[in-house]
Amino acid sequence: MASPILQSRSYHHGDLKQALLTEAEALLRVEGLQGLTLRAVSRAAGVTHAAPANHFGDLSGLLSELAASGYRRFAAALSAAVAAAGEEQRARALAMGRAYVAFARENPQLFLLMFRGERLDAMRPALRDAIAAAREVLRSALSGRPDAPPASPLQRAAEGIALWSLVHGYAMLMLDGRLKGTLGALPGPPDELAFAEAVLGAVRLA
Amino acid sequence: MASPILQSRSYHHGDLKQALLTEAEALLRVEGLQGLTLRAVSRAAGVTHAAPANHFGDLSGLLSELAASGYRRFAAALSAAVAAAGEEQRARALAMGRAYVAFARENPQLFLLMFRGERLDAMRPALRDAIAAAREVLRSALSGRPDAPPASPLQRAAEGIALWSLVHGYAMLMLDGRLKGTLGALPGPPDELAFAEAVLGAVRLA
DNA sequence: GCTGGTAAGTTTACACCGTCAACATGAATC
DNA sequence: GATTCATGTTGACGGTGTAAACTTACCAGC
Repeated sequence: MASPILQSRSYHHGDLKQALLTEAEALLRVEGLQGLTLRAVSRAAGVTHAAPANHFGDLSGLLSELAASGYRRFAAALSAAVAAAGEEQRARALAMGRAYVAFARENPQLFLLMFRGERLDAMRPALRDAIAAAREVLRSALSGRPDAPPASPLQRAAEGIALWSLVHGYAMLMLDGRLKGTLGALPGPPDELAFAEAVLGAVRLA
Repeated sequence: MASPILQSRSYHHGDLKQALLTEAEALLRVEGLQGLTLRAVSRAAGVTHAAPANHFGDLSGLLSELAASGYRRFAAALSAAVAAAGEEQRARALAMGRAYVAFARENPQLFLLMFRGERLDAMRPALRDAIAAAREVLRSALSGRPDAPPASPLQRAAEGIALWSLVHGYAMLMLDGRLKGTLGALPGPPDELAFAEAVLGAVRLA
């Protein structure tokens, strides 16, 4: 039961799994998903290239755990923003949208990985749970409009997905550099977060 | 000046560039971006693995030409849908949104490639031109609301980007399988195109 | 306090990839 | 008819993920 943190130079690392995830995220941030390879992560952690297999199985396992950690922080950020926004429904949705775009902007590569389904193993419990939790935060932030008459299930679902699509699409276009032209042509020019404010404010539910 | 189509078994292929693009798209459709490698495309075209370099330089060159061809068809599809929608502004925007989602659904891997900036060479003239043309189709379909008082440039830009974000986000979430849970819980359940109708209809500009 | 089992890391090997340089081919031009 | 040059081939290189066999060292049970 000796603290595994203290034994840094033994054959067994002690906390290699977490160390690999930390190095992986640093690598992802600096080099992008392209540079995030099992061998590069292993090198950064000072371990041989086959060591990660013990903890993650294969590359998609490591990427999935990394994405899961991203989803947990993502859900926490959204949740905090919504909680700080009070009770009014539109204020909550706007706060969620702001936090959504801000997270994507501060963690661009991680955000892209989180929505790169083909590189992830959706069956990994850690990822599955983290996605479900984040989805629940979204659902609660975007749900009901108590001011409106009770709508059909289809209508309610469509409104929630519309708001999610709006913020998600904005984040994806932003990360892909598709807004640069539009932003550059505006007086200011506003930055991507300020413009997000205007974009979110331009929409109302029918 | 002999027709290069007829000479199929010579040392020089005749129209290898187009043949490679055709095989690349088939490979992309069937195997996804993961399976779209220079060597796989070369094998499919019956040519050695270094031949594509003559026509595309490197892999990102081939992917960029493929994406450019996608953008040309995308712009044509959007343009046709908008033209068929008449003059009313909201009808045009709805038609564009429908066509946008329909294209993504019918060409999922190609659509994803088109918005996978890190794999493309944005400086390739063919790609640069195709993107600019598609962007112009979008702009003209989403521009002005002649019924409303003249808005500020910021307001006009925000409205256009909001509509683009909405349809793009819906397409991305759909392709990533993120709508399955919501759709499955609805009575019907509606398919992704029918639900897109409801989602687009749920939104108004402020 | 030894000993056997096992989790964790290493080593080696393999197939595949993109890219490059050197070469072969053959069509087009002068 | 000779030459030039675009096009395709060959072979090599370093990188990648994965699997199997091996080594190490911790831990549990006696």
